[in-house]
Amino acid sequence: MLISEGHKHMAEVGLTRFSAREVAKRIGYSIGTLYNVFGSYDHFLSAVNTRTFEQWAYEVRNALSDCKGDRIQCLVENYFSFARRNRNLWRAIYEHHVPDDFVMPDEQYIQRGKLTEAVVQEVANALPPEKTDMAPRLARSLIATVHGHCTFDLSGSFSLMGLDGAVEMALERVQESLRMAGVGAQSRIAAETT
Amino acid sequence: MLISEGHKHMAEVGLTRFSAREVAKRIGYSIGTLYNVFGSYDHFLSAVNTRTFEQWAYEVRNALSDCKGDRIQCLVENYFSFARRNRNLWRAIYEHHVPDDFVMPDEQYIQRGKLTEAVVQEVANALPPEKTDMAPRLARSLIATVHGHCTFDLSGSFSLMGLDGAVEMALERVQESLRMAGVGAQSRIAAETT
DNA sequence: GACGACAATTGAACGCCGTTCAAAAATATG
DNA sequence: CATATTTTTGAACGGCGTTCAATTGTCGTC
Repeated sequence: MLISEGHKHMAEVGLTRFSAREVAKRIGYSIGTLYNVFGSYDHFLSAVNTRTFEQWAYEVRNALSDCKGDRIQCLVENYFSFARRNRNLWRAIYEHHVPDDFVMPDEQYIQRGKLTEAVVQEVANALPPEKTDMAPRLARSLIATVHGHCTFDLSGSFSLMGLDGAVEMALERVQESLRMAGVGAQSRIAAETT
Repeated sequence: MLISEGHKHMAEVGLTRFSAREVAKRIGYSIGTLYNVFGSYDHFLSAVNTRTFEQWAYEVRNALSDCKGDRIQCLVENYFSFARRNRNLWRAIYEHHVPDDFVMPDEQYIQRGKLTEAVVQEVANALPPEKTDMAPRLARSLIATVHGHCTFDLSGSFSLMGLDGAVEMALERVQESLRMAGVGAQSRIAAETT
């Protein structure tokens, strides 16, 4: 209830304008109740952001089920698509920094890793068999690559510089790295779907 | 004076805890004066962040003058080095979002582009002559790649996953893309310094 | 049903912050 | 020196995270 409404409010106003009071008020509770339930603003925000990760992981799974071509391409496109459609939510998950002594509940930690797991799996599938053990590391590095492009896309940095095609650029970079790792991504995936 | 002290305060406390009042107080002015000079908190923050870009561009130039080997590598290493040593400042420049109707003064806009210009120049120098026109686009894409790795490095995402070597991963991705673009980066630069 | 113990909720108060603006102080001009 | 203009002040406003004494609600026991 509180998390659900918090998630909605975050989607509307973003991190800077987010207000725990407003969330409590919207569902007919007082601000004190919210503190009883979550203990702190940071814990509340963390729960709201974990909700975003859940939604995202769900959408990634769907994108992969619906994927008719290159699965890595589907992943890259979904990364951008999700961020663009959920700009405030997406930013909040990367911009909310918890205090150093913050302890995240295990379920949240697990939930937040689901997206990465899915990507690791896809990268492992794309790699030649003798290179599968580099999948975890490479997958995370490629996520970082796409993330950087996505960040600049959303902030308008690319369009300020007169550049289109953030998705295409990210995909090029990803494909270049995969090719250097021995992946003939297109032909390999095509063979699997035939 | 105000920008200088604001910059220092930002370095100490980061964006979330930043206070214009505190800055004014530290140099013996009142909060009203700050509003007279800058007009708004966002304008003040923008000026503070532009200062960070200046400092960074200055450090990049120094890193390039001092560079004895692969200049692209020096750029990547400096990106991380700067961010790690100036964590609060670095985050602020990417996390402070101005309102949509915000108009940035021209000098700030120019100053913020200097870092990118330097990178574009280095990428253009590294590329084969017939591919120089792709330098602006590729350079910006590679900056995004490094930026993504740097973001995850600073947030602890990589170390949470048990991964070391964020700089090395970023550099690998950059070098893979440059190689695919026809750059034998190492041999080309070595030939120039011989 | 009455009572007591415990749990859940309330919302005012606190201190902090961005923003505003009338009053005061400082500076410039003739 | 007197007046006009500019600069600075800082209290007030409303909003926010946090706290906690008071109130309300729930449950178990007799």
